[in-house]
Amino acid sequence: MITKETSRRLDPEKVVDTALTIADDEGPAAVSFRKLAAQHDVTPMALYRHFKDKDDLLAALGDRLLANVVLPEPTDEPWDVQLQALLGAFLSALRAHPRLADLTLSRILVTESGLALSERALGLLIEGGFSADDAAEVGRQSICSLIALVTTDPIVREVSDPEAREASLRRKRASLGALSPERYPLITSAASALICPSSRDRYYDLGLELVVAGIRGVAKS
Amino acid sequence: MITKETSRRLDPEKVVDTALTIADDEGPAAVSFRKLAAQHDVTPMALYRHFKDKDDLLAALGDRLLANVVLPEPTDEPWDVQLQALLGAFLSALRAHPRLADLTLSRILVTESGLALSERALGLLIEGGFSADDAAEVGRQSICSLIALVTTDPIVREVSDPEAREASLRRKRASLGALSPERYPLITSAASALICPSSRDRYYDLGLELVVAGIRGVAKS
DNA sequence: ACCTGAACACCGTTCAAGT
DNA sequence: ACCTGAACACCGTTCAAGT
Repeated sequence: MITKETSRRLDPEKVVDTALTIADDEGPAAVSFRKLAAQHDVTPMALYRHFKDKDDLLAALGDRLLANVVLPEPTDEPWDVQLQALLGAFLSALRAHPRLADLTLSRILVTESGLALSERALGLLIEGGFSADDAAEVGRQSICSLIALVTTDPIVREVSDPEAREASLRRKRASLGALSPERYPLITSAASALICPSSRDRYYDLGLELVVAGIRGVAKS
Repeated sequence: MITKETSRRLDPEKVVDTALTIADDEGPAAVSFRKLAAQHDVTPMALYRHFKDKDDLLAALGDRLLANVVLPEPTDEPWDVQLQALLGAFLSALRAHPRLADLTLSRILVTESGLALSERALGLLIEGGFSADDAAEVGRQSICSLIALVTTDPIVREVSDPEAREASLRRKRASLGALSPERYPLITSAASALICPSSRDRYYDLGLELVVAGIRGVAKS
C-alpha cells in the first residue's frame, strides 16, 4: 500500500502534461527529452523506457488533442448541417492547442475518439450521396483543411512576445504600404485584411463554412 | 575580366540550389548551415554573410517555389473557372516541391510572383461578388488549403525509402484491419481509400475542386 | 523493470580575428 | 567585404552498466 504511489518514479502521463505546456508555449520543436528530463529530475535516457523516440512522444500529444473532441449527438437535421457541427467539434479541440494541430492528422485513424469522429463523418458523407471511397477522400481532405486553418491562424503564428508581434505587424504594413497602388490596386486596398483578419471568430467561422460549402458543392455535382 | 568569375567565392544562389535539393530529398529540417558549408568548401559561418539566419535561407526556398508559378492568361470565362485555373497554377508549382510547400505562405505577399498571383485572385473574387476584405480572407484560406493539400499528400508524406514505405503501409493496413467491423463498419469498408488515395491526380483534382466549390458556395449565400 | 553515465554525431549562432 | 576558428549552448540517440 505504501509502495504503490512510489512504484513508478516517472509517470509518463505527467511527462506528456509538461510536454503539452511546453509545446503550447514554444511549439512542438521546443519540447526536448533533455528539458523534460530535467523538469522531472531524471536522466534524459529514463524517458526512453516510456517513449520509443521523440515522434512517439509527439504522437501522445496528438492523442491528447483528439481525446478532447466532444462529438455532438446525432440529430434529425440534414447531413450537411450535422457534418458542420461534427467538424466544428474537431475544430474546437484543435483551437485549444493551435500549435499542435497537425500532430493529430496521423493519429485520427489510431485513437479511439479519432476513429469515432471518422466513422460519424463517413456516415454523414455517405448520407450526402458520396460513395464510401469518395467519402474517405473528402473526409480526409476536410480534416486537413481544418488543421491547416488552425496551424496558419494569423494571430497564433505571430511570435508570442507582444512587442515582437507588434514589430512584425508594422513590418508587414510597411511592406504592403510600399507597394505601387497602380500595379497592385486590390492588394493595397485590402492590405489590412490581408495582414490580419478582422475577427478571430469570423476567421474560423468562414473557414469551416468554406470546407462544408465545398463538400456540399462537390456532392451535388 | 579574369577576376570577375572568382570575385565571389560563395554564390548564394548556388547555396540555395543545394539547399533545395537537400530539402526535396530529406525535408527542410535536414538542411543545415554546416552541411551546406561543407558542400561548398567553406566554413559554416561564411553563410551568415549571405543569409541572416536559417529562416532567411528557408524563405529563399519559398521564393524559388513561388517564382515557378506560371499565371494563366485572363480569359472570357466566368470568374470561378478562371479562379480554378489560377489556383491550379499555384498548386502545380507546389507539387514540384511537395515538402517545401508551406514555405511559400509567408512569402506570397512579399515575392513579385506571389503578389501578382494575389492581385489576380482578389480581382476574380471581387468579380464573384466578394467585398475586398472578404476576398482577402477567402483568398488566404484557399491558399492555405492548397498548401495543406500538398503538405499532407499521403504518398509524399511516407518515407522516401520504398521498403520502409511498404512496411508503414502494411502497419496501417494491419491497424485498420484489426478494427471491429461492427463498431466501425464504414471505416473498415473504406479502409484502403483511407490509407492511400487511389490516384494521385484524382487526389489533387478533388482537392482543388473542393476549394473552388467552397468559394462558390460561400459567394452565393 | 527502470534508471544512470558517458559518449557519438549532430545542430544554430556569437564573437573576435584574419585578409 | 568576405571568410575563418574557436567556442557556447543546445539537440536525439546508442550502448553498457547499475539496482
